[in-house]
Amino acid sequence: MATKRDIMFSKACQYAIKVMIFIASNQKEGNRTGLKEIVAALGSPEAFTAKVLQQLVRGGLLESYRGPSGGFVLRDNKPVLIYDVVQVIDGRQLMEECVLGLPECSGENPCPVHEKFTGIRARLKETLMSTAVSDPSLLKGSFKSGR
Amino acid sequence: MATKRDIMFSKACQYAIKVMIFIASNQKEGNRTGLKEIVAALGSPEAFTAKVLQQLVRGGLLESYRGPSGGFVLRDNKPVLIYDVVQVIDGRQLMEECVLGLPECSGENPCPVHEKFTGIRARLKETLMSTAVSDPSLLKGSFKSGR
DNA sequence: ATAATTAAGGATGTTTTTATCCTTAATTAT
DNA sequence: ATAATTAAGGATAAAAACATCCTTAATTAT
Repeated sequence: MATKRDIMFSKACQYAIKVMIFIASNQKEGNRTGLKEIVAALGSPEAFTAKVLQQLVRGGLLESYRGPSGGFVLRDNKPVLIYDVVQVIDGRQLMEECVLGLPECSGENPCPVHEKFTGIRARLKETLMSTAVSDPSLLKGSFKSGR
Repeated sequence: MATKRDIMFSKACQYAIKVMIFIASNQKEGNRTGLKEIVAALGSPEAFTAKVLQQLVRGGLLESYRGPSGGFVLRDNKPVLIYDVVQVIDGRQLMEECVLGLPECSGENPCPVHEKFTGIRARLKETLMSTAVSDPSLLKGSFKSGR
């Protein structure tokens, strides 16, 4: 009956990736990006996006500042990878855990499809880890979902 | 805060894949596999597994028979691929749709990460389409999640 | 015919995810 | 100091996914 689900990332994580790329693209000499700007650019629900931003701040990927001219900036010590964003919002399951959800699944004690997916998992991890949210190659696309 | 979610397939789909592999492995000269057997082998919730089986039957991947000695068998006209199972239970999103959830995303009008994921998507599709649930190589693993 | 077995299917409940609302805290400008 | 602005955060609601319960329909065996 084909439920609705089945997507690589949770919706929160999709927003998070877009948010991070937008902030990165908007960030020239320490410029802060506000929630309003973000939701306008993304077309995402404001309150929910705010929660996602909170998680990103708590996760150490963003710094936040309140008050007029407040907003968000990327952490400045090291680049934020897409991998980091996924980990903070969705955790390690997609990257690390058994696709059939078996706790005991591992190389020594594999589930039936374990071998089939090892390549994909590695490739996925590789891709997520090789791309920073501030990667200039990400700037060409658009994330506004509106018409 | 790392929610719980983030997995490639829905839980229903995970059950479905296991179910199909189990039925395939249990199927010698048209032998039928019953719900009871299935949930015993998988350690999956009975009523929910029954619903998943219903979907697989409606989706044309299984045939079902009622009454004593009833049960389920794989369709016999053509092999069932993991790809088919995922499509029937979870739909086409994982395989076909934008990882950021953008309806307009496409090669001509890409989202920021479109390029980064094309390789993985292709690889995933390839893998799912190249493996039948009756593939003998799947028999070595176990799916019983119990201790 | 009757009883036993097994899948189908409707109704309902629970949990998780997604989303909104409203108040508080911090910061800046006047 | 006061007002304005912006993020933080608690409470709540809505939707989707996951799960159970119970009755019905079909089939087989006695």
